[in-house]
Formats: sequence, C-alpha cells, structure tokens
Amino acid sequence: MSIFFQAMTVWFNPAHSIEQILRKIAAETDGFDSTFEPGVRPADPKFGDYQGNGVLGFAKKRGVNPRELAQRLINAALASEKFDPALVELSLAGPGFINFKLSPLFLWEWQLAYSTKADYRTGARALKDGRRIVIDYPSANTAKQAHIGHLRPMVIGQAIARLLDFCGAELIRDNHIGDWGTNFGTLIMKIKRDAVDLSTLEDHALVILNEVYKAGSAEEAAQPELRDISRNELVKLQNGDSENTVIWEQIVEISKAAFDKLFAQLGVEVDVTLGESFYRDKVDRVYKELVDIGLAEESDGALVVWHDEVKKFARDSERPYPFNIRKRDGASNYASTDLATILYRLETFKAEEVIYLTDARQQDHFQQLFLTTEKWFKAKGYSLPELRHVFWGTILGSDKRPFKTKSGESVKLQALLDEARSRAYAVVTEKNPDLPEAKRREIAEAVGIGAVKYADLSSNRTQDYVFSWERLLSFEGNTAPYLLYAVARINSIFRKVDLSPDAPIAGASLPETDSELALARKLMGFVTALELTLNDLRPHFLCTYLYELTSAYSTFYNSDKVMVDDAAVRARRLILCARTRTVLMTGLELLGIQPLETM
RNA sequence: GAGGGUGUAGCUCAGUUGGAUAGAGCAUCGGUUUUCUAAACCGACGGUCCUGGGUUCGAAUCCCAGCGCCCUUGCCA
Repeated sequence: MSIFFQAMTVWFNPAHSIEQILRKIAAETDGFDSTFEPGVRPADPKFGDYQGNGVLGFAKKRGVNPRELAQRLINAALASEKFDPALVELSLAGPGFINFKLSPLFLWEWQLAYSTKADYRTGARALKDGRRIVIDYPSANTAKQAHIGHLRPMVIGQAIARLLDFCGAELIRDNHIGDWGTNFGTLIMKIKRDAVDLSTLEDHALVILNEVYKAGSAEEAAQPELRDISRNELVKLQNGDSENTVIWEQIVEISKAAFDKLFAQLGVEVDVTLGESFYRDKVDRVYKELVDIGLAEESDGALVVWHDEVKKFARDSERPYPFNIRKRDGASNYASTDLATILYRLETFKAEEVIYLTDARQQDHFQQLFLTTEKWFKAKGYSLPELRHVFWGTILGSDKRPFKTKSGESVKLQALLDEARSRAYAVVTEKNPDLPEAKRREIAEAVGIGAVKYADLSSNRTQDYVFSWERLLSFEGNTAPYLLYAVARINSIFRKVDLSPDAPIAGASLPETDSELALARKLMGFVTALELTLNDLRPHFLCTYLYELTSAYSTFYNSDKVMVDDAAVRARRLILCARTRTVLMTGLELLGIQPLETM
C-alpha cells in the first residue's frame, strides 16, 4: 500500500466507507450541506465497482448543473487524500454519476486482509451487534403429520436464524408449537370413543393420530351432537382433568418425537420450545389488562379488539372483522396466546425484536396482533419490541395449483425428503458409477436435501414458486448442485497440489486476466449480499449472490488454469480458489446446506 | 365490497428500493475436452416489463384508473 496514504486502509465494506467519507467531505465543500446523501451502491462492472447517484437529485433541487457539482465533489475528494489513486479511481460520468473503480491492487489487498470465515464474521457482526431477537419458528402443529407446507418454515426460518446469529444478534429460537388448540377436543373425544391406546403405537403413532383426528372431524360433521362432547373434553382439559391431561401429554410427546426426526434431517435448531399450552395460565392477565385500558370489549359473547382506524378491521365496515381474543365459550385461541407470548418475550427474554415466520395467509392476524400490542404496551408503558412478520407464498405444482400428489393428497414431508434422496442417488450413480455405494449415498443426502432447501430459498419468499424436481436437481442454473459442484472442484484442486485450502499461500502476483479480476470483484460482494439479505430477511438475495459468484468462478476455472508452472500466477489463482471456497462454504452453511468434499 | 400478493423472453425466475443499452437458467441452434471433476464453459436467437394516463433530467420500479390470476375476510392455527 502506498506510504503516502497511510490513512487509507482497505475497507471491509467499500460502499459504506465511500459513503461516509463522501458525506463528510461534502459537508465541508461549497455547494453541499449536511443533508447531502452520496447514494453509493454497487455499479455495473463496465462503469466501475460502485457508483454515487446522490449529486443528481441534490443538484436538481437547487437548480444547479449536476455535472459541475459532481466534479466539485470529486475534486474535493481527491484533495482530501482519503482516496489513494493507487487503490481507487474516481470519475464523472453521464448526467452526474460519480464512478469508483477499485484497482487490482485494492482487490488484492482486500483478499489478503479478509480471508477466513472468522474475518467475514467479524465484519458482519456490526450489522446486528448484540441485538436481542426472538425468532418464532418453526412452530409446528401437533397431532398432525408434517406435509410439504411445513417445509418453508423450517428451511426459511433456519436460514434467517443462522444469518441473524452470524451477524451478531443475541438470538432465541422459540418453537411456539400449537399444543393447546380446539383440535384436542376432537382428538380426545375420538380417542375415548374408540378406546385408542396411544402408549402401544410406537413408530407409526403420529400416522394413527392423524387418522384419528380426520375420522373424528368427519364424525362431528355427520353427528353435530359430538361437537358438544368434543368441546366438553377441551374444557375438561383446560380445567386440568387428569385423564384428559394424560392423553394430551401423550399426544404432545408423540408429535414432538416425530418433529425431532424431521428437525434432525433438515438441520433445524431450536433453543426453547414454549408452546401455546405454556401460556394457558398467562392469558387471564392479558384479558384483564386489555379490558382495564378499554381496548377489549364484549361482542357476541366473545372478547374482541376493534381497530377502527384500519378500514378492514373497523366495527362499522361492511364485514366486521375484529381481533377475537377470547371465544364465546370462554376458551382461549391463538390470539390470546400470541398476546401472552409477546408479553412473556418482553419480560423474560427482554426481546428488542420479535420475528414471526408463517405463510402469507396469516397477514391479517399479525396486523391485528401488532396493532393490539402497540396500543396495549403504550397504555401500560411497556417498551415495544420491533415486531416483524416474515411470510411466504405457496409451493405450486406445474399446474400452478398447490403441490399435491397424483391422487390429490398433500405431499408428506418425509416422503418428499426420501424422494429427494433417491432422485439424487440416481443422478450420482449415473454420473459416478465407480464410487462406492456408501459414498454415493452420502453425496445424494447432501445434494438431495440441499437441492430441496435451495429451491425453497432461492426465489423471493413472498411469491409462490413452482416446484420441479428436474430443475432443482439440475446442475445448470441457480441450483444447489451447481454451487456444491464448484466447491467440490476447488477441493479437488487443493488435493492435487497437496495443500490445505486454509493454509496461507505466499508469493502471489496481482490478478491480471479478465476472469481473475471479475472473480476478485465478485468475492468482495459477499458483504453487500449479507447486508441486503438481512435488511429484508430475504434469503434469495444471498442465493443470487452465491450463484453469481459460482458462475464467475466457473468462467475463471475454464479459462485460467490454476496448476501452471509460473509460481506467482499459480499462487494467486490458488488464493482465488481458496477465497471462493470460503465464501461459498460460509454462504451455504448460512443457508443450512452442507458442502461436500467430493461429488 | 375491503385488504394483501402478483403480472418481466415460449417456460421458471432475478432486477440492491428512481439510475446508464432490462438480466440469468431452461428450451432451440452452433461451438469448446491429449489440459486442475464436461454434473462444466463460450456464443447466437428470443422483450408492448399486463393496458392506459401521470410525476421528472431519468420509471419494470413511484402516483392514478382499469384488466388478469392467487390468497384473506368473527370465534381453526
């Protein structure tokens, strides 16, 4: 690095640093003031690495020539000596853009300064520095076999949790299971009617429970008088009846055991499991406080909260739509327990932020929940955590209808995972018939499960997406196999040269070829990708980045041979391989996908 | 009726929140291997960004009015 510019170190996050420096310089430059926002963002590589657009809007408001103003800022920036010309080049372009082009020296210094996962982690920690966040996931329901609808909360929730953790949040993963709902009345009714002995069911217990519930519901539909019995069983349970409590405990245990099996396969981690039942003695305080502050009132025998300022929820709207927090029969519902849960998370976990993960259909519920909480906490003087609802669309089949089996049943999650494994195994066997079977099984596990996860993460979560085995297991395009394959090829190179990918590599020259430079640039983009992903909690930003990085690597791999005779060239290419491997592996792990040594 | 999501290449999807000539993958056509894993790479073809107005230096992106599809809309979660 130039000795004349000792103030300038290689910025971990260049867009941020350039933005900050420019803001400071502008404040001391004629024609600007402290309201000036430089607007620095990544640029199309043909223009540079970053561009600043802020001058355009600023100049327009003041009726001055944007090009002249931008030039003045460039001059001031150069005079400040904050921009070492050996590292970054500034230029004026178009109607008043400022382009920043990083030199090969900068790109290289960056690779040398930030080389390990720990380095990235250290840099990323600033993003959520110590913030106490409760993430509500995957919040499975009980007494029901998991189906494809349970995939997204597990996969998306896991990715977001890992990301928050990586970026420095103090995270509590709270599995808020649905273990206290109306369905237990029906279940207990049917279990008693048929004298089902839950303790003898063993492995297939959940399947039986699933069928018991279905049969029970069907009978209720046919014989409405059974509903009263079910309702009574629920009331008895809620009042602590010992016989019903034993049955309830068995059901919950069976459900948890089944979900634990899926969690293990999908890598879902949970810190606490506090289901709805945990809050059964905490809802009375909610009713009391909401009534005391005049927020909740009786309506048709139920206790409800009206939000008249929102058209849809107002009491005088065409279809009244209150937030029902206690049912007419006095039983709690998920609004009651959700409210009690927020209070608990504030008082016990000291949550500064609570993130809920559910599908898009529950948006009304969360809007009402958040509105109610805001008013309630304000009236009581409780501090209000930031409340976020992270939602997603439906998984569709090729007919654009929700993904179903050929017979029209919902696809069981276990069956989906098994099919992913067997399809991946078939492909591995076709491509690498000589590998031992155990090895092929191991690869199929990572590729199959990884592919299903990646398909779920790589498109914008708020939209529905079309599920296609052929596409998600393809090695072309934005897929897990494509990314995993790149990692495997890098590993192969290091085996060939007999070096550890994590070992320091000395004697490298600066990158020169187009594909080396493009790859080095892309590697720096990891920070921006993390930031973007975190802001909106949309994992597909990270996926898109990893795909682009892999694509840049593949181009490099095909055009620039690593194992060449020139030691300096070979060293720099090995460094690029090592960095690509680190970023890809770090990114894949954040997404919950296990990288492979070989494929 | 109200609210939310959505509409971009034949198909599946991106598009860093208003920036420069709208991008990928698949499909189609053509090319690359005595070279580190060809499960790869390179190139060509392909666009009324649903329609019509508006805002401005600049719009796929923002505002208004329509149209299409999906979802939600009182005691399931």
